[in-house]
Amino acid sequence: MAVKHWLIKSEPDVFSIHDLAKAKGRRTNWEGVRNYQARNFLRAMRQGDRCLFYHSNADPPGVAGVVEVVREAHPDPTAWDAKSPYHDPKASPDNPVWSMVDVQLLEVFPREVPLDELRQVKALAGMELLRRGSRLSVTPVTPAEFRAIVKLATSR
DNA sequence: GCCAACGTTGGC
DNA sequence: GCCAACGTTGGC
Repeated sequence: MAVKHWLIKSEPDVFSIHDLAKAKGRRTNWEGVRNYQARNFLRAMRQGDRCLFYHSNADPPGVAGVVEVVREAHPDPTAWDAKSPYHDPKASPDNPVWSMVDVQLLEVFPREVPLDELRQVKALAGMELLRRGSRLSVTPVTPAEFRAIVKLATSR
């Protein structure tokens, strides 16, 4: 099965790609996804898939690097942790509801590719991220889109 | 801080 | 099942 590509969002004030670079093993649980469509994309991820790491709610927002899926979807225990900001009263160990994957840092781009620059690239015109009103924190990315963004990050 | 877009909730 | 109210996301 071919490697698939995705884009995952994180607010750098909460967890940035630089936090991931400092994390043990440069890996982390991608916890806190609380949207069913995004969760289903997480569940479709396979070991070895590549994800663009996007900084949302940042100045400027943009793509900061690439991570690899190192563990496929498993229950997200923050869902039934009453002290977690991601707590969901519907969830329990018997009924986890929410999933997370584990990701490992592959590359911090030599420069972040800002959102306004992505919008100017024809090859990216169909990207989910660029759709008006798009809020999904996990989205699929085509191989061509993935390549185009890596190229933007490593040129200029 | 504003607000458009979208998802979820809950009354009916 | 409809839909109004409400909450959240995230760019600006």
